[in-house]
This record gives sequence, structure tokens and C-alpha cells, in this order.
Amino acid sequence: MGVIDRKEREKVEMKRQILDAARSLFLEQGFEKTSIRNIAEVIEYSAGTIYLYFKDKNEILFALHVEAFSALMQAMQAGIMGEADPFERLISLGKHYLKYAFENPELYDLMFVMTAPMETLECREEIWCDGERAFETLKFVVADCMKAGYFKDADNETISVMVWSLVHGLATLHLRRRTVIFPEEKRIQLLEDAYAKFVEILKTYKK
Amino acid sequence: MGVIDRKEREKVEMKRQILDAARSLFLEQGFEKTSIRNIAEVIEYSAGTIYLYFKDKNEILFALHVEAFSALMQAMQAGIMGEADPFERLISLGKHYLKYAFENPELYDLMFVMTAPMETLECREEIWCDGERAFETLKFVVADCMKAGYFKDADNETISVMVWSLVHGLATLHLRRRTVIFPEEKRIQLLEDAYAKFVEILKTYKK
DNA sequence: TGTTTTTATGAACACTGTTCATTTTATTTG
DNA sequence: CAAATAAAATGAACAGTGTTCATAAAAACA
Repeated sequence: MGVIDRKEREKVEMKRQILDAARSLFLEQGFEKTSIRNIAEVIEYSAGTIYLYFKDKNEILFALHVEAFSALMQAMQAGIMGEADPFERLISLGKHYLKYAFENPELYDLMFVMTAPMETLECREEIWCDGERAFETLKFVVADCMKAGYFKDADNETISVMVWSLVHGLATLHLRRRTVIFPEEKRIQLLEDAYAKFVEILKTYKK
Repeated sequence: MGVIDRKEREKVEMKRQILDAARSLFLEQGFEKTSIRNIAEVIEYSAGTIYLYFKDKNEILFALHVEAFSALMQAMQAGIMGEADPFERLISLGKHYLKYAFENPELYDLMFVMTAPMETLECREEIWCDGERAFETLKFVVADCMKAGYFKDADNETISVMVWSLVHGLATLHLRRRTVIFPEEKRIQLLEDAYAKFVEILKTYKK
């Protein structure tokens, strides 16, 4: 039966269409302000049809969440490739993380800021395992740095949380427009300087 | 005319009632899920009445925003009082900032995470001057540390942004439930450790 | 008391997410 | 090919949202 195969393909394709429309609308005007009817209009179907492919609006968000994490993981892998020195690898990892955050603000939001729909979603455990994998990547690089004599005898997880918090803080302060208190032409520079200073200080802390 | 004085008082009191009801509802169920009708029900008035005291739902949020910042400033002032050593003052400032964030999650959100309604609000400039004042407080403390020989010859603003990002990162990762990837009993400890490690490393970076 | 000003109401509007009986389209069977 | 079945799409309906506004009630003034 080639028919059910084609049907399956069509189903996947339709989901793709919905997700693409949804992502672009979420990026433009945010999750809350995007209605199912908006998405339906873009793909030229009725609102009800969306519910044949996704249980509800949150499930669309969840699907995008999964895709966004796989893209971040790719960006992070790119960051640790090609850097021989472990500390340089850590620096590059942070830079790629920030780059991803700035280039995909709504997706970054989805992964690390949004709470509203995620909590009520029953997939409590499973939903965060993507995030866990990304954090493991950071821990590996930190472990390599420690083997090379950095961070004295600090706890790996403690250092990793510290590094993560710093880059996440930089990312969210900017994405959520809290850097407006600085003159526009200085904002990016200030963030880059803060990150550079952080790793500089971190580098001096060794055995 | 004592009448218009009383009317003024009544108006203020009514605004207070609305704000108190709104704050408690926002804290309970968030901004988006709280309706004007919900607020009206709590204060036992009709929904339309709210609009005689606040232009729209966003203006209620804005009023709470102002109050939240003044509370944070108080918390921060408490942090820098009574600490003679400048570096201890910085440590205490960060701790009090985090304490405020954890004790007032929805208000912290409002001040440093929310964007949706704030952007469309026309008060672009004025709304952030509260945040600027808080940041100035941090810069003062950092300046004192530098006078005492800390941070070598780094730029004050760069160091301040770095410190702010770190604590903001810790706060938001936790408030937005991204620490669920850690076992529950370790979460708070991990955040405290990360902060402690950060200031420890920072302290070693001196002339 | 009668008039004017202030305050409160609740119906109405256009929107939201979601469901479901109905209709349209596609596939399989006789 | 035609009839029966299965799958897909629709659009009306429901209960909710923020907001507006003519009307009604209350208070203040004359």
C-alpha cells in the first residue's frame, strides 16, 4: 500500500507547514499574540484543521522547542570543534551560545525564558532532557579545562552553572531590552566586553 | 473645599485596591491569565469601572512596575548598609538582589524579564530610569572596590554588567524553572555555590 | 428641592482557543 | 464504473478575553 505511505508524507508535510507558519508568526509578534486563526490563514486552511495535526496551541510550541534545541546543539558543537586548547574551546562555546541567542531571539526565549505553557504541559520530565544534554556539553568542556589545570579544585557543576548563568544573563538582559539604559551604539560592545572580561578573570583562576 | 480632597483620597484608595488585587492575581496566575473581570470581581466592582482609574491593563502593570523597583532599591540599600569593606558590600549587594528576586518572582519578572506590554507602552524613556538608578548603585559599589585595588584596571561599567548578568542569570534560570534539570534538593545549593565561587574568583583578580 | 457633575454599570464589539456535527474529498470495495 | 466506506476539512458554536460607551445611579452644588 503506497497510499498510506503517501498519506504519512502528507501528514508530515502539513505539520511542517503549520510549524513554519507558527515559527515565523511567533518570531514576528510573539506566542500570546499569535492566534490559531492567524496560523490557519497563512497556510490557507480553516482554524479547525490545525487541531487535526496538533492537540492544541501549546503542542505547536513544544514541537518548535524540540527543533530549537537541536539547532542550539548544532551551534554548540560547531563551537567546540576545531579548538585544540580546552580553555579556548570554552570561550568559543560561550560565544556560539550567545550568537545563537542573538540570532534566534524568540527560539531562545522558548528554550530558556518561557514558562507559561510549559508548566501545564504534562511532559514534565522529557521536555527538559534536551536542555540537560546541552548542559552536559558544557560540563565536558569544563572538565577538560580542569584537567588542564584551570579552576583549581572547584566543583565542575558549580563552575558550569556559573558560566551558564553569566551567558544566559547577558543574553536575556539584551533580548529583553534591559540594555536600553545604555546608549545604543555601546550596547553590543558592552556585552562583548563583559564576556571577554569574565573569561579573562576566569583564566587567571588556576592551580 | 474638603470635598475634592476627600475625592482625591478616595481615588487614590481605589487605585490601591485595584493594584493590590492585580498584584495578588498576577502573582497567583500570571499577567496574561488574569483578566480585568477577575480583578473587578475581587474588588467587587464592574469591569468597566477599572477603566475609570487605569487607561488599560498595561497601565496597571506599569504602576506595579514602579512600586516593584522602589522595593528593590530598598532591598539593595539594605545590602550595602553596614558592610564596611567594599568587596563585602558588593557580595552583600548581590545576595540581597538574589533574595529579592526569589522572594518576589512575579515582580522580578515584571522588572527584568517581561517585554510584551512594556514595548508598546509609549513611556519608552521614563520607564527605565528606575532600572538605571539601580544599576548606578551597583556601579558605585564597584567603584569603591576598584579604589580598594580590586579588578585591576578594568572598566567599571564592564565589571558591573558582568556582575549584573551573573546574578540576573542565576535568578532567571531558577525563576523560569530551568534548574529542574538538577535534583530538587540540590538546586538552591548549586545557585549559592555558583554565586560564592564567582565572587571568590572575582576577589582573586586584583592589582 | 432641582440641577449639575461625578461615578458606576452592563450591554455590545471584535477578538481568543477549542470542539464537533456536518460537508467535502479521497480511497476501497462490489 | 458506481456504491460504500474512510479520511480530511469546514465553519458554526461556546465560553472566554480587553475595551468602549450610552445609560443609570449617586453625590455635590445651587
